[in-house]
Amino acid sequence: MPARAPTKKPKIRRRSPVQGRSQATVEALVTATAQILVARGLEAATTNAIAARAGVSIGSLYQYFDGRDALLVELIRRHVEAMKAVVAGGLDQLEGAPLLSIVRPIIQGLIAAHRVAPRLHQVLHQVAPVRGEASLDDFEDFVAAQVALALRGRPDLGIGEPELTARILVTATGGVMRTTLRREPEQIRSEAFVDAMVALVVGFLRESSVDVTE
Amino acid sequence: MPARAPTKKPKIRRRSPVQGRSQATVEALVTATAQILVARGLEAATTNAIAARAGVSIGSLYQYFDGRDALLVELIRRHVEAMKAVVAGGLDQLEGAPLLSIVRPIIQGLIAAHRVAPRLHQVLHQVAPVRGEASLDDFEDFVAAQVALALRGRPDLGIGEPELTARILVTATGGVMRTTLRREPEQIRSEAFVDAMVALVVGFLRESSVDVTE
DNA sequence: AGAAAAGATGAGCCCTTGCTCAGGTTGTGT
DNA sequence: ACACAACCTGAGCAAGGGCTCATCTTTTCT
Repeated sequence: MPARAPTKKPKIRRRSPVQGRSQATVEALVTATAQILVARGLEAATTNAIAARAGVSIGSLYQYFDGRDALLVELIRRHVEAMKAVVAGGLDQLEGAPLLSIVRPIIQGLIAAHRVAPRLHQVLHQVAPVRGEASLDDFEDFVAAQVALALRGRPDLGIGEPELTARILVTATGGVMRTTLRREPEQIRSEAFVDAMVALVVGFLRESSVDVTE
Repeated sequence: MPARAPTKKPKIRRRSPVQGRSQATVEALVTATAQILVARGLEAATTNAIAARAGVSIGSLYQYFDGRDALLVELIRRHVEAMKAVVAGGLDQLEGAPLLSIVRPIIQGLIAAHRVAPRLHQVLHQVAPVRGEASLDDFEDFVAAQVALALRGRPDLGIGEPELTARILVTATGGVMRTTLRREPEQIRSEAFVDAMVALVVGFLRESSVDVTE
C-alpha cells in the first residue's frame, strides 16, 4: 500500500456512468464495498477485493472512482442520506403534544435510523474522522438542527439555549446508541433501554428548563 | 502490507527487556508510537516509521513486540490505566453529600481523564473496536462499575436499576465527551458545557428515581 | 452499415510494508 | 580476563496492494 502522500489525488480522468451498463457497475462496486466492510472490516476493503467481489475488473473500478477512499465517501454519502430520511420522516408529526409522548417516537426514530445498517455505521464512524471532507458529522449536525428548531417551537419548555441543548442531546443519545449497538446490540430493542433513553432526554430537558418553578 | 490473515501470530521468540538499556528501547518505541499516532494518524504508524522515530533499528522492535498491533495494545493498556487512576482518585471523596455537589466533581474528573491525551484517545478509539482483546471498553466498564456502586450506596436517590442507569450515564457522557473533544475541543472547558453535562446527569438521575413523589 | 464513443478487461509494474537473520557491540558474572 | 548472554543493527526478501494502459467488446448515433 503506497503511503498516501499528503498531496491530494489530482485525478482528472474519472468518467461518470451514462449507460445503464456502467451504472450497474458502479452500483455493484458500492454494494461490494459495503459488504466487505460489514463482513470483514476496513482493512479487507482493498481495491482488488472490492472489484473482485463486485464481479468487475479492477480497471473498471478506476474508471469511476479515484480509489478506495472515493468509494468510502460515496458510501457515507448514501448512508447519511438514508438516515436523514428516517429521522426527517419521523420528526414531522410532533405538533404540540405532551412532552413525554413526543420524545418517545423521536428516540425510536433515532434507533430506527441507526438500525439502517449498524455494522456499516460502526465501520464508517471509524473511517469518517480520519478522511477529510464528508462524514457522519453531517448527520449529527442535521439532527441537532432539527431538534434545536423543535425546541424553539416549544417555548413552553423554557429551554434557554436550544442550540447547546440540542447538541448535547444529540451527542449523548448518539453515544449511547453507538456504544450499545456495538457492545449489546440486543439491548436496543428492550423496553427498559428505550425507557432509559427517554428518561435521559426528558430529565435533561426538565433540568434545562429556565423556570425551575415546577 | 501483507494482509493480516485471520490466523493469529504465533510468535514465540519475543524477548522481555532485563537491562536498563533495553527497557529504554521499549520506552522509546511506545513513546514513538504514541507520537506518530497523534501527529499523523493510524496509517502512518508503520513498524519502520516507529522504529525510525524511536531511534532504534527495526530489528529491535521485533525483539520486544510482535508487530504494530502489540505496540498499540500496550499503548491502550497504559492509557486506560492512566485514565482509571484519574477517575478513581476523584471518586473517592464523595461520601454522602447533596447530589448536585458530587456530580459536578465527577464530571470534571471525567473531563480530566479525557484530557490525559485527547487526540491519542481518539485514535485509540478508532483502533480498539477492530483489534480483539484489550480496548478502551475496559475503561468504560470500570467507570460504569464504580458509578453503579456509588448509586447503590445512595438509596436515598431511589434508583431502581443501578447497573442500567450507570451504563447509560457512562455511555452518554462518554459520547458527549468524545464528540465534543473531536469537534469543538475548546468548548469542553466552558462553564456552560459543564453545566449542561451536570444537567444531563442530574436530570437523568431524578427522572430515574422510583418514587416520583417529589 | 460504419464510425465513434462508452465500457470492460487484467497482466503486470512499482511501491511500501512486515519481518528475518547473520553478524557486530555492550553488559554481566566469575 | 574470559565467556556468555543480552542487546542492537540494517540490508534485503517476500508478500501484497495501488494503479495504468494497451486491447477488446458493446452501445449509440447518423
